[in-house]
Amino acid sequence: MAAAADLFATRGFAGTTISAIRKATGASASSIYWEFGSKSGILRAVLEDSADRWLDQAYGSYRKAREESASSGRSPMELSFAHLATELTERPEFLRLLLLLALEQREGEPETLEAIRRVRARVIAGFARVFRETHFVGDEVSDEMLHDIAVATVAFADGAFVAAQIDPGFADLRRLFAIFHLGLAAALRVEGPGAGPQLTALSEGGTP
Amino acid sequence: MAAAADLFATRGFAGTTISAIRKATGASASSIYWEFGSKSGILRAVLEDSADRWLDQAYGSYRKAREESASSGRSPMELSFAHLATELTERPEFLRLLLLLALEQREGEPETLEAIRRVRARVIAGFARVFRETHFVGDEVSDEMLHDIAVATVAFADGAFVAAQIDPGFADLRRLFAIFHLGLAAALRVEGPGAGPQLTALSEGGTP
DNA sequence: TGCATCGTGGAACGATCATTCCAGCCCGCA
DNA sequence: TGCGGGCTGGAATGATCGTTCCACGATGCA
Repeated sequence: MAAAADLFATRGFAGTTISAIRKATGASASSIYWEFGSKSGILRAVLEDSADRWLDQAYGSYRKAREESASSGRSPMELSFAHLATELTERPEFLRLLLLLALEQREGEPETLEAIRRVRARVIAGFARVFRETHFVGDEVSDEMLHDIAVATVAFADGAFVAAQIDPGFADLRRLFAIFHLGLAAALRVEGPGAGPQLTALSEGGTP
Repeated sequence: MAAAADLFATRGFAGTTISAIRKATGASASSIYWEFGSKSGILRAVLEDSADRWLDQAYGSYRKAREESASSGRSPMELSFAHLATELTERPEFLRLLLLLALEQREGEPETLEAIRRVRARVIAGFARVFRETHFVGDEVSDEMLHDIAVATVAFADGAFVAAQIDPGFADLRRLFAIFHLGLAAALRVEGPGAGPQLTALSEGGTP
């Protein structure tokens, strides 16, 4: 099943053939059809399974970031972003699958897109909650504004991920996330007291 | 040819069949093969053609934004982002094509990815130049930092675009770009004099 | 008008596609 | 030992894939 996910994530739905899945898994065609019913059925199962797994994993690494934050003194959001970047770099299959399927629209099959929207909504809601929990955004920010910030964050994450997929040497996810974190933090602090972090500090310091 | 671009942009390379192109264009198979030689040849031609067209168009709308800026008093970058958002909303085919092809990797065909990298590099360089020209970033920002900001901007643009493609009603490109513009401007101003724009102002004001 | 040249329509190619069929396996229950 | 249902291997299905072939219309030049 992981093999099928890999194939869908790299070649797309149309580009993934049953015989390729057969070769990758060793299973025969009849077994595959007995289990999933159709090619779309395989995709449905793969999507559902890996979405749950990924969301769990992402939430787990956020909790780990909170713990590390307490002992290291660095902000929880900074660490969360760093963890997310690492996770996406090391296991890009899921987001790759999501984005590829989102762009590749087959006619008369809106349910895949619907599933993707659901996953996406959960991620956005998760970001919004985390932003509040860590006090990364203050109480003066409205829920609508928070939602917009979360949407923008997910958008940036997707775009940075795509950039890293296109040219891994050119775009480093950890660095891009660090830039975004600093920018967002600075934007949020402009209205509050205290000086924001220096954006130029990135030019000298390494990537966390 | 525009029809072929549309097909590739919505169904991907593997999902686009010659007979679909035939139906969309009215041309017969032999004509297509006489002109382009192969299916990959069609893609190559489409990519080259639409990239040039798109980059010209994008630069044209930037110049228009500069002119409008002089008469309206709003900042050139703000207007440029707004124009870009409008452009991408109304004619999403090209970026769709680019992102879809970037994620859908066929085995033994790295040249498509190479072409995409080239387009991407030109866009990034364009952003960097525009940032300087409009004095959106000051002279105190190093070239390396400017480059990183441009990469991050393109990443955000891509991600926001994908979000709008997934759910047009949920993510409005103009609004997302406005948020990013404010955030980036705020981050850049933190180290300079003067108060940055209020991020919360977005909650009340409409989308330009 | 005669002729070469460029481009097309339509049929045909083998390969591969998703899917099905069926004879047989394994294995718990009697 | 006999048996029935869950599962598999392998061959076969018609459809469709990308691509080729060739005979024929158009078209510009003499």
